[in-house]
Amino acid sequence: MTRRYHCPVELTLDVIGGRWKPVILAHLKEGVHRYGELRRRMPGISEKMLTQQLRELESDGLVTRAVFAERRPRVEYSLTAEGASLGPVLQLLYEWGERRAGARGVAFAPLPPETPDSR
Amino acid sequence: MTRRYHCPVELTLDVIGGRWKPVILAHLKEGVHRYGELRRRMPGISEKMLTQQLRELESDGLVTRAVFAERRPRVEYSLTAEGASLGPVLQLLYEWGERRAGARGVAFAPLPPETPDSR
DNA sequence: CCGCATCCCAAATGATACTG
DNA sequence: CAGTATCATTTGGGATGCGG
Repeated sequence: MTRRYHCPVELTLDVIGGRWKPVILAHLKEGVHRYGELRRRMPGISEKMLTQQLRELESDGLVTRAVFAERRPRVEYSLTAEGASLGPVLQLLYEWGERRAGARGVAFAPLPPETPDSR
Repeated sequence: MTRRYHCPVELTLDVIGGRWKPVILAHLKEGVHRYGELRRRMPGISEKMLTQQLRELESDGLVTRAVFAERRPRVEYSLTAEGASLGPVLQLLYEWGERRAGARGVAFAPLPPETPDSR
């Protein structure tokens, strides 16, 4: 990832680029989320990609991973301060998509129903 | 591109995602640019990718392509109104990259020198 | 529940040479 | 100048199965 950048936008994209990272960050922006919770909110992503992208975000200092090895094990993800500094960007990406969807009559697919043991 | 979106951010990324589109848009945001001008400002991109990305941006309604078949042929690219509506997003992507670069001591590579006939 | 490992395919991107 | 065409490579992403 040590590429040569000619423009700051390139650097930003190297960190948050890709099909999923901004979506993940946009969800975490709303608060702490467990792994399974993120998966349900992103029905299109595979487990492999979700794990992989989360780890990259972690190693880039944008996300914190907290493991709780209790009787009901869970892992919680949240934004670091640097991750949170992306808030305005994510907000605009969200709003721009909303407006474009509205202008073109695009609807968003609903999330799958909650399962009893999802919590 | 008719995918099912679960979150507005996904739609936005479908339009401006990828390694180069935001960089291209960030340059056009500063004003009209010719093809060769863009190429010089993005030394990392191949001609094929530049052409391809510009055409996609055009067909997504973000960019205008104007051909001048004069004795010194040229093609000028500029933002449409919808493309210009991405201004704030691009601005933030730029600024975030700048701040991260500053915080980590990353420098940006200089552009290649001007050649006499580049204009 | 939250992953990791492996294999495999498709899409994205790149290098290079050539053209109107 | 502003691209095409072609080929090669890299990366993204999915499916499946196993493990702590």
